[in-house]
Amino acid sequence: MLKVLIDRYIRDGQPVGSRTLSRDAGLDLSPATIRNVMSDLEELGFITSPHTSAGRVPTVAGYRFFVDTLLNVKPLDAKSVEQLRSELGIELATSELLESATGLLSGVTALAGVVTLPRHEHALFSRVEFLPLSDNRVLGILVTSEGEVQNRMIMTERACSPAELQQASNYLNELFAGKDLSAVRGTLLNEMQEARSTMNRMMMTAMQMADQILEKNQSEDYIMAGQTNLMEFHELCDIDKLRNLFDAFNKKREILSLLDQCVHGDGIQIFIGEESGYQTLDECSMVTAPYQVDGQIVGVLGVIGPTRMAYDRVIPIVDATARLLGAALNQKE
Amino acid sequence: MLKVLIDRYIRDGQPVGSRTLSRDAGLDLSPATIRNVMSDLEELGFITSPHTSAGRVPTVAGYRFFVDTLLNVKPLDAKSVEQLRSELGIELATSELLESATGLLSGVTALAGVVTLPRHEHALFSRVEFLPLSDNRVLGILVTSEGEVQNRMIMTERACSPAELQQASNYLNELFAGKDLSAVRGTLLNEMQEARSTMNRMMMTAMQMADQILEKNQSEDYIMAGQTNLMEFHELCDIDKLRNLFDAFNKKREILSLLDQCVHGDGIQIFIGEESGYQTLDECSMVTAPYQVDGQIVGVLGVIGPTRMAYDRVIPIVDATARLLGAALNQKE
DNA sequence: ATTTAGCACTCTCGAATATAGAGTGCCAAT
DNA sequence: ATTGGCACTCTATATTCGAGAGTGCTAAAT
Repeated sequence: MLKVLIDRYIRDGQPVGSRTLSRDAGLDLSPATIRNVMSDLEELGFITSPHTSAGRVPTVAGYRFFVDTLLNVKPLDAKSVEQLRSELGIELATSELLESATGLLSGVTALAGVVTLPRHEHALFSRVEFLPLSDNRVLGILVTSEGEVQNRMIMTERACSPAELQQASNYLNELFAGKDLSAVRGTLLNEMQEARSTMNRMMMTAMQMADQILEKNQSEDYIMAGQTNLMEFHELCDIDKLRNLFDAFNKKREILSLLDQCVHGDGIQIFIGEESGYQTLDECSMVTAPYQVDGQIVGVLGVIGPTRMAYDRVIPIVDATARLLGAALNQKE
Repeated sequence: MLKVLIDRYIRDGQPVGSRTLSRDAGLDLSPATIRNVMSDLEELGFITSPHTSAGRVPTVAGYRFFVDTLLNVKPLDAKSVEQLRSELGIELATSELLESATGLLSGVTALAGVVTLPRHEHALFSRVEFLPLSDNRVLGILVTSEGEVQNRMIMTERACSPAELQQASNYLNELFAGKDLSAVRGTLLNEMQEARSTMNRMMMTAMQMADQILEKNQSEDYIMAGQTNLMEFHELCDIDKLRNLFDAFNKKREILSLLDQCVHGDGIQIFIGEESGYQTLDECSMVTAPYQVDGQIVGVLGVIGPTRMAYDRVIPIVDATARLLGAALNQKE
């Protein structure tokens, strides 16, 4: 049986032969029989032998078939979920929560954990405030309807009185409150061209900040933990591979595009080996699950490990963590 | 001469023998003479041979003597400094600036770059603002004299009117403006016990935020880049060592304590191999320089690499980067 | 007195060779 | 359909061996 072989290979990373399989597996079959079956499986493309006299190793197709049809994933039992929940730390602030979730994923699975920052799709302009700091330094603060805050130091060409600042923020707040941030940006740009107001420096900055929030929402980012766990696996122990992998983690682009694909497909998503399409991840698999706030998918989390990871154990963990993180974020709303 | 030997070893990481040295070095000496000198150097503890018939390799003491007395470090020429300056990107905001400096260090030296976050020693309470978001959600914003901003969502047990919020912030601002943050915390704590005011929830939160800023200032942190560069060096290519090293980078504690030592000694500071006192860094050296804002040391930056790094090249780079970063941060003030 | 050439010796590294063991495929028997 | 047997293949590991690099020492040379 393919399942037994893959189970075995996942357990100890060695090519597995007919002998071992007949001895240790529950099946009561002689090595010869198993050899026959294995040669069938090889013809189907589910396993290969690295060389003529070593056991067989699952191919990507083999893994795929394995996870798609052979694997029966039981959801995590209540006790484990509770354990996870307590380790996550519901009371934490958003950013710490994400850190904690990442660490949790990597800690529990002994793989690399990854969590994208949640994105707020429909951020509206809520208000802007200007606080005087010193003579010609003003602190600009922009708040969105999501409670996201962006602040920026503004150098003004001349000292502004608190009243002036108040006037400026009143003006902008009245004009833009409740509008979509992207609309704000457009309007502001027009406004600037039509009438050069006295407050232009500040309006300019407000626009820049709106711009930056928009950008921050669009450009996704992720945090990661436990990369070093991957060094334990001898199939990745080649320095070159490892370096490429870690570089990819730092560059983020490729990983992000994969995570992005995961946000669109719903539910658990699994990339096995070359399926990712990125060469650096050829020998890695990725198991991801989107997490939701307010019934809306706002991000993805998951783990990255070698293709021979213990899918049956990892999948429920990723799934549960996604739910828990979503729930925890919901409470913040 | 020790200098030539170390230069040579730094260049290509191979134990260097008398033959090579007499041929390639500028000295006009026969291998035999060099052998004599080398055996003297070995007795002095500056070099050792890994085994009887391999060349000699510098010891920690050797490196130490080398950098302390043999090395003449020329400050970077103006052109290179200018190049660095432009790559740093003066116009960036503080956090991006730090990122950029880290990346720059690692990029230019092909080692791992590290920069501690600047600490503001004397942060004073500047003002606090409460912005209503929805019914019983309030956004609290705390600003320090350094322009540092901290914001926090506050859930109130009942809806607060804008006027109430205004009143609360006015009260706190009047009470605390210009005071030291730690004093604010103390006073607030007292206040809370003496009279349970209507605004206590908000004051409590303001206190928490002050607390958090204080904590953030005390607990240092650093950012790092180019860790993967270290994988190029075969003396570190052992997976176990590499894993320990990367784990240490993630844990941060040990590295932080080293960086902390660097902030106290003034000027360039160099730890060679075991000098650090941490086993994971046995085969690494660290070259650091503090950076200043307003004439005051606020942080440290540097690089981490193998003991056989090109000190003569790295030291001026670290030095220059520290100055440039300081200068760039100064402009923000 | 310092430098040099010569020489015997040591030790590692790499290639080449041998050997054990795991696994296969196929055939004939059950 | 399953199984035992058997010859065959191929890798991984150990072993051997020689080349080369480097050393230390001694005696000669400057």
